[in-house]
Amino acid sequence: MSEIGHNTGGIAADRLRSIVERIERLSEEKDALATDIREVYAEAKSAGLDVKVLRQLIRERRQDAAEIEERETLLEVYRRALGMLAETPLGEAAVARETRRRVA
Amino acid sequence: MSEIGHNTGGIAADRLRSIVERIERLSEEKDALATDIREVYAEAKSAGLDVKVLRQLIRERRQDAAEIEERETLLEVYRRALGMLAETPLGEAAVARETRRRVA
Amino acid sequence: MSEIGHNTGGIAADRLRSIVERIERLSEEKDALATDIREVYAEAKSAGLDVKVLRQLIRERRQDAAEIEERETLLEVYRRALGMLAETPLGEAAVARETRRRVA
Amino acid sequence: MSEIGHNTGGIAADRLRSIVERIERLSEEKDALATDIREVYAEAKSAGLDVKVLRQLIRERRQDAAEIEERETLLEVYRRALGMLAETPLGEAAVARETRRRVA
DNA sequence: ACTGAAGGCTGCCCGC
DNA sequence: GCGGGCAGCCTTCAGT
Repeated sequence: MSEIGHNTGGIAADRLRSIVERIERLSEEKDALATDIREVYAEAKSAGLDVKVLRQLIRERRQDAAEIEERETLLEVYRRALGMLAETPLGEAAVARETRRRVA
Repeated sequence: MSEIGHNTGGIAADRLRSIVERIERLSEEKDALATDIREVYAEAKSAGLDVKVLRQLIRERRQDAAEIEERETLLEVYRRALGMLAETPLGEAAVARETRRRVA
Repeated sequence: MSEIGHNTGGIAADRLRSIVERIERLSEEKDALATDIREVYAEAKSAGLDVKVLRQLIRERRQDAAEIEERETLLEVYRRALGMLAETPLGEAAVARETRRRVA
Repeated sequence: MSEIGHNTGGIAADRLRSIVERIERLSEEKDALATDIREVYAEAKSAGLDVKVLRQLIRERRQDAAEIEERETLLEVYRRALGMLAETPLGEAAVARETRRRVA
């Protein structure tokens, strides 16, 4: 309490100020991007696209991407579980087989 | 149908592709910013700040800004409701008086 | 599964029926009220009132009420953030002072 | 302007007051019902029901009801189109036949 | 009929 | 892991 500058619960006011400003700055950029996205959708609409379907499409693509990501992660887990085996041709074959099984 | 390139409901595939890519690109940037914001909050937390209160503070500041905006809009509505009256010196004085009252 | 009556995912059909009926009953009443409100606006309009301004007025009054509520909540958040301080006479004075400042 | 009481754009303040109060009263009741509905959904949830599916069910039932309503209206249109014919036994038979055809 | 806003629903993120 | 809280999306309705 006797230090130079105000403080807030033991936090220097400058630190707080910095944090608030950074958050607000980032939020503004985020909002600007949201606006941009909305504008692209508007453009799509005036080009005759069905916005609802378009959103669905984007959602599905995002989902697909996430699943690929997921598969990659899983594959890595298996690789580690199999140990160095995965580094050999035989091990790779085993991993590939397992992957096919999971996908099917 | 005999044009070059596929089309989808009369929309050129290239046009659709462009739109999808732009949306996805913008969304990625938006998500990145969301991540950044989360990180700043995490930093704030580990600096000893009460994140809930911090969020409240940010919300409040944003709200205040929005309210100023709102007041402007509101004033315009009232001005229109007062009709041409607002176009006269007397009317302007009335509007100005009302504005002061509301702001105080 | 061997109990009397059908069931749906472990839920007694009667229970489900009761829930659905209650929701539908309440929804009907809600819709009826929406209709009543619309009628009052119509009456206001044919009495020469500017409906747009009237809606704005109602919104404003609601907003004001909500803000008072909000302030109470906010105060509570701050109080908690101040911790046990608020439980002491000095702390209470500080909270009261802050409240006066915010309201003014 | 020289009447007793204030006025607002030629509308008696009492009239305005009455309208505002009625709207606010009705809105409160409407909000209360919305809360009740939310509570029933909450109850359904804690009874193990899938709220999303439940909402879908309610929506479908509402839709069905609207379609029956629609059919009734349509039937009435046909009746009128058939004129007094509908008042005779032969006409009723024709209407009944038409109705069966539509439902099938 | 279209547009723009208001309210309700859904999916996500945080805290427990 | 879950349940509550919050932001974004969708739907509906008033207005033009």
